[in-house]
Amino acid sequence: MTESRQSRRTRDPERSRRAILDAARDEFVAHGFTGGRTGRIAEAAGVPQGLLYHYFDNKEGLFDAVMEDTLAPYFNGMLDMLQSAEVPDLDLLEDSVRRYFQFLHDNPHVARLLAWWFADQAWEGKPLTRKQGVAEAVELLGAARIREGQDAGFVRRDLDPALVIKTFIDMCVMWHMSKGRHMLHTAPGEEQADLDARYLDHMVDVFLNGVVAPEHRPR
Amino acid sequence: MTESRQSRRTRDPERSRRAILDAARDEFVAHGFTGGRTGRIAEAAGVPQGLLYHYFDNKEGLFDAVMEDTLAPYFNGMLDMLQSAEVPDLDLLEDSVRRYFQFLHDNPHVARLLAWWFADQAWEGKPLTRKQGVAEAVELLGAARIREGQDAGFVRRDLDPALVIKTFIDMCVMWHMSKGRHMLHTAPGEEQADLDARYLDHMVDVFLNGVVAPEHRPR
Amino acid sequence: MTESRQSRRTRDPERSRRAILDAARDEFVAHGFTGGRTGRIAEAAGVPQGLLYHYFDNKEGLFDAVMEDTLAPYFNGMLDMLQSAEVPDLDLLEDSVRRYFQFLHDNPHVARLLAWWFADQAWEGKPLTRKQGVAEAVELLGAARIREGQDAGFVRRDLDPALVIKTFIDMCVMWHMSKGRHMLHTAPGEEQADLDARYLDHMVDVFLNGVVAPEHRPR
Amino acid sequence: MTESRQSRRTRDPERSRRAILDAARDEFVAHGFTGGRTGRIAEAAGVPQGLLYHYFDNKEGLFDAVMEDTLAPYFNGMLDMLQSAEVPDLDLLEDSVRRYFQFLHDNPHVARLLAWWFADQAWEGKPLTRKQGVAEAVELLGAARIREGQDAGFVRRDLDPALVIKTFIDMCVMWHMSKGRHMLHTAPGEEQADLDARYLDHMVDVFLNGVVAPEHRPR
DNA sequence: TATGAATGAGGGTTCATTCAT
DNA sequence: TATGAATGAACCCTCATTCAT
Repeated sequence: MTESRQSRRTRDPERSRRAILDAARDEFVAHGFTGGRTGRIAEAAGVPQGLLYHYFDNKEGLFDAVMEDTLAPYFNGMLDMLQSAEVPDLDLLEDSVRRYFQFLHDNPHVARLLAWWFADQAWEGKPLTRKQGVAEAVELLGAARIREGQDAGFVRRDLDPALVIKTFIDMCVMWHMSKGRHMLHTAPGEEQADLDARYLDHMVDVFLNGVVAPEHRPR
Repeated sequence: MTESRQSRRTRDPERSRRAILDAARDEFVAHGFTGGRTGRIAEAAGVPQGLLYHYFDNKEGLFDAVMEDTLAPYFNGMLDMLQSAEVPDLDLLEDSVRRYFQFLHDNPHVARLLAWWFADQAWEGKPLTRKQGVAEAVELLGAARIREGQDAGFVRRDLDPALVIKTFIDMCVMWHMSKGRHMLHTAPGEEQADLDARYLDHMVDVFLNGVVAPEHRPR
Repeated sequence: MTESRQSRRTRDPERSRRAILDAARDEFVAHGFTGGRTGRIAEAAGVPQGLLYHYFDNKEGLFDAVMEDTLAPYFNGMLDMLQSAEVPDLDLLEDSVRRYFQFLHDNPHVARLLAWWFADQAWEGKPLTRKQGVAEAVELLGAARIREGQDAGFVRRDLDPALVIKTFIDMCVMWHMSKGRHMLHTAPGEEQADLDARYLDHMVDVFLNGVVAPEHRPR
Repeated sequence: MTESRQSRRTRDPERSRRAILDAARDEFVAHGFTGGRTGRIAEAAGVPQGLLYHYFDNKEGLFDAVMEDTLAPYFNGMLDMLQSAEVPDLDLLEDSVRRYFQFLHDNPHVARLLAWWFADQAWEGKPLTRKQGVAEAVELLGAARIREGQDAGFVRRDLDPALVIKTFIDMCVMWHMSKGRHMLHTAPGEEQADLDARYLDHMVDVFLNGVVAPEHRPR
């Protein structure tokens, strides 16, 4: 009798925190920061509203935590990927693009969080995450890898490495942000799944042809 | 501008409607639909809040009107541009990209409205504007133009015209959505103004090299 | 061309006033004074909102006008009825009850206006209409007629004539206010039309048996 | 009463709920559903407006709760009364009428809530309370009791028991709805208190004479 | 007389946050 | 740590009424 009422959701701080964070991610992904409701988060997490404020300062603190929690693996994964390959070559470049595209494909909430960030926070100059350094590291490392490609001769030397990186990242992100739904609403009469693959091939093709040194071009 | 907050209660419905629409555009551009406040809109427009509901059904109706009012010239301009040139050639293609980029540059609120749409409405399947037909017409006409380019031989025949269109549109939109602030936060130590120009050159270069038939490539 | 735009709803004050009054009656009957909307009234009447205030002081003035306009024939009809019969007798008494019941049956909005008045205005001590005198005249005349009946010997002498009047009026009004729908929700499985008739017979029976002198009782 | 506006922010949910419900009852009794203001309710209850929505879905939910809370004892009391007397006789019938009249006299808000219901909700077909069953039970039991009276011989056999019940209920309710203020505005020059008593006597007299079998008539 | 734009005071309701328990 | 009642500032919208035309 003494523990029956207690045992339902008994003291498990870590589980509570995790549940809140997961619920918050779903909420913010679906509605953005402004549209996100703490009430819905608490309900989805199965905790009382007040508990949110034990683990996080306020709605904004919770949002930031979600961003970090969600984007950290994203950046870390890229860092790993960029560091893994010793000698950069053409295949690695293509492979990088494809793996990046695949990552967004497998983590659709990442793309949508980025969309919210572009619309809302980026304009106010708010950094993407509090550990901004990681994001910058990725970019610097990526640019460095491109520069190695230029040194090796298979990437055009007249291009700014940072912009090369940006070019393919933008195309991948944009595709997943618009969910295959071209801004100008096409409906090519094929499966959505195939469309993703077809777009990826198209994009890689155009990108490589645009970026690779003439003598190394695929076609 | 000196007479803006003037003698209200003087009859000028058109001016009122315009003022509301302009104020609403600024508000929704800055805060999105959910974050937009009708109170701020009314204040900025210099009209009582109740008047909004004389001209529009509700907040959503006002938002839709703003979208239409803002995007109509955008689409119409593109239609004109696509129709104007009689014989498509390489220069026209490059010119189109540059003009499109320039348009977004000159109308930054368009890019940001698109950003909100990507984050919020697009996911719910809401069409970009109520006159969806215009948007589709642009896309179809654009694709048709690319196809003419393929027939003329200067655009690669193995590419899907619709995806070619999407490729450069995405790059232009993405740049202006992120306001030059690469998602991965680069700061190349130069003026923002120059950065735009430099990115445009880079993008056009990569795009054309990727898309144009080998024998017509710029370099 | 000069009269085409004019002729639609050209100057016809009386028609406008009438249209407003009719629309207002429907509105107030359906929603009461507080729930009645001037906007709906104007719309139903086919006139702009502002015009209401040319014919009436304000919402309350319009409501009062409706009450008067609706209840005047009601009271005048009763006055006529009470004055018409020269010598009161038992049949006249029964006939009066039946005609009163019938009147409410034929004018359902009267019963509902009374319902609103009971709930809302009566409690605040507001008179039923501005020409309160007519209502009082009806009552006095009715009571006088009952007194004549007492003198003639067919109405019990120990009853207060005013209460006798009230007794049957209340029963008639209550029936039509509750629209046959007993307060305690019965559903006798018969036609609503028949129910009215059956109730009337019942009521008249009980009323006469209760009020008429023993030697004149119908059964 | 001295402690009513006290230390709020002290935990007592039951008291809060009760205070809201009581304040709401007064408000709705005085102004009906449409005219009732949640702001006034909150103020009278001594709670912030937002708290109403912690305990009730919305204004309508609060109204329904008030109806139920107010009418439940009304119906339950009648049920008890009808069940209590084992053998029905003439005195019991008269007693029932008098007790019902007295109940409405002692609970004036019940009569006025009924008045609002007649004017507003009944017409839209809305049930009197959510526990409609109780109301129907009262009616069925009442009719059953009258039927017993018919079997016992002291109630006229030619009358429909359900209508007999309705007859006296209507007279009681109507009197209290119009608060002794006859629809036709009588003012017999006596105290209001006495008037109630005198009307009750009159009504019981007429009713019994009308309903009771000839050989059992009081006079 | 007729019109409908303009006004501003609330109306019901939501919501992030605090706090006693 | 956990709970959910309590708080109050907005928020969107409605509505009776006024007034320039």
